[in-house]
Amino acid sequence: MTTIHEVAAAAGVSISTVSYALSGKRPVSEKTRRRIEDAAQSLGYQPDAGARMLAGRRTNIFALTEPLRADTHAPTHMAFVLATAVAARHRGYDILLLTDEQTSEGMNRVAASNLVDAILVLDVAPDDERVEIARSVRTPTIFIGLPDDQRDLTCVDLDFEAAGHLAVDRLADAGSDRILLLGQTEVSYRKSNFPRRLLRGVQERSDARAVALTWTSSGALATEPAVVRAAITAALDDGIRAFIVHAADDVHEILLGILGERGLRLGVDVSIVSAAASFDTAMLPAPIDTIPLVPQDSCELAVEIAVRRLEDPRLPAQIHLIPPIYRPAGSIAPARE
Amino acid sequence: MTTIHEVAAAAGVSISTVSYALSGKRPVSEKTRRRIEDAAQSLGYQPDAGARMLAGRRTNIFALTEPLRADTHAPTHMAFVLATAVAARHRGYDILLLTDEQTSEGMNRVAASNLVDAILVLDVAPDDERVEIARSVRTPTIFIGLPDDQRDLTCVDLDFEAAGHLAVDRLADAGSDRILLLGQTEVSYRKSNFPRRLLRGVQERSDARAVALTWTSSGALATEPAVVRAAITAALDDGIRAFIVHAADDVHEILLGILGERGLRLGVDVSIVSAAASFDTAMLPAPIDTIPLVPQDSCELAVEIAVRRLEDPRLPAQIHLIPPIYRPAGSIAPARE
DNA sequence: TTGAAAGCGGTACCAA
DNA sequence: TTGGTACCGCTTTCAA
Repeated sequence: MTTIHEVAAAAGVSISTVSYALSGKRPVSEKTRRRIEDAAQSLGYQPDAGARMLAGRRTNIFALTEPLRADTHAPTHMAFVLATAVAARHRGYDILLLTDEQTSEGMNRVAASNLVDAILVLDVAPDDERVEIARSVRTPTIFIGLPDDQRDLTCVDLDFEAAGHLAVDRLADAGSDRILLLGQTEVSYRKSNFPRRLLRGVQERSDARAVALTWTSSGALATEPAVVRAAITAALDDGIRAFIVHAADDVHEILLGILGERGLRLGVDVSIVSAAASFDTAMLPAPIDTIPLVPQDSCELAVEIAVRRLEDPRLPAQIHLIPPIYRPAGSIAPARE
Repeated sequence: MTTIHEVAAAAGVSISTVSYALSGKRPVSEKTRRRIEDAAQSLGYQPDAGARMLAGRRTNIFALTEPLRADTHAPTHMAFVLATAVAARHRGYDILLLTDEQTSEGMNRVAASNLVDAILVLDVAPDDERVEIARSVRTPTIFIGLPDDQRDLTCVDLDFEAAGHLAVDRLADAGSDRILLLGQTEVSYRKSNFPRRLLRGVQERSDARAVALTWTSSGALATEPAVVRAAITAALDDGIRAFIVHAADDVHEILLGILGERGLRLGVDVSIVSAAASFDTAMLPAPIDTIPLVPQDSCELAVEIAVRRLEDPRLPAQIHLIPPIYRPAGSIAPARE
């Protein structure tokens, strides 16, 4: 194992100079810096993590807590974990996984032992137990998602209500005055906040614009094709021609399938907006206007905020809502006449 | 932050006694041990991770490398990550995530900086680049899966070939002499080893027992229902009544659906064995004999081996194949006459 | 059974 | 621009 001493010896300088040259925390003459870097390079020097933590009071590790709940959608969840890991590495941080069972015990443990510089919280529940812990530990904690009680918390999330407004606006602008919202599974409305937030946004704006809104979930625990088909069929029979979909990809496929069966043309006879989709809607059999939920955006912002708070611990807690964007794909039927 | 000094002061002993009392590495009188434990408890003492790493040359962290590849099945992958994390925590270890892009750079980095005690490798490819790195770093590395070149490597995996043998044996024992193997996606046969290993096991035993084997993949990149339906239909039309399924849950559903359409009774007219299924086959619409691939088993064994190697670094590298088990559910049609 | 003290490998302050 | 050195908080050897 190469230590800083060996690098110093090889470069003919003191260990403090090596430390400063590599960290850049003190100006070092161009010449010696090169010598040091060369020595470090050729010796394959990598600072000892433990020593660095101890002396520097920095671990360069973030904890990521992820309680895999009943309603956790594996692919979406993985996208968030991956996006967080990538964003963290970009800033020089590694991710320590705190799964399940011990998310709360784990948060306390890593905080008390100074194992991590910050904690990122995924898969936030309305009454999340991690809220209390976040308040009690000294380690900066960032929620990716919103719990009910946000007092003194730092949170990052897509502005789901604004997404709801946006979806209704586009449809209403194109003349729709009756909309079916195909929502998430029932369990997710109980165990998470974001489905409700989108629903609320859609409801608010529907009321404001005098749009008649029908709403249905896509199943109890998972997508139930029969339930979804029934809702869509009833809506179509009822003359509804505008849909907001806030659900998994399979729900989109069912909807497109039924339209096909009935010979209804997307963007001509029928309008669809996919709201807060975390999967790639380009994979669907037909192009659909989308208000995407981009894991990278939330996770990068969360990491950035964590880094900022480490640089300036006096930064106040704050809720960061990411404004939704609208990605048109021609699935809105233009207003008639 | 409470340090070991404060605990020592509170208990009226030296810090070394505190250290020994809490680690149990030296006998400490019952009385003082209690005093120390009480003090530690009431002060909420948690040893500093950095200090511990530095002094103890142990980090109590395992790295988990997971290059999310094209053929990665999210739910299965998550099950492995979760199982690893749980098993590691049981032994007192945390998991540091090394995702994608930097799996190789990351392995070198965490090894050189002594950030982790061992490295666990997930999602192993036939020509995995991590094999070379595992050989070059001092950090013990355990593969969960088998690469082509296993020289000097420690690997853990289900014995897929034995699983193939087992599946054929059961069907052949019940009188089947013609079998259709519904396999994984094509890409997985190129990017992973386990599908081929199961296939080989099935082929070997089919040859040995004079069973006529037909084999088909379930699609190019993902399950393609049309492809699967066609293969099943052709087989049934051809009189084949025995199936080994080594594929995702949806393939099972398609097969059961077609049997239903044709009025073929499972376990009476037709036999099915699900081989190396990593999902819960009890979720399927009908009970099916299963040779399960249990992530917990592989991951727990991997963690255990890692721990053993840390305790005794002289243990030789070794391939550990987990023998398959057969879980009957009545989906094998008994031999006629 | 217990304590004193020498590291572990860095960081960062104080001098020069 | 550089060097010397006092920690950081714990583990473990050596002594008592």
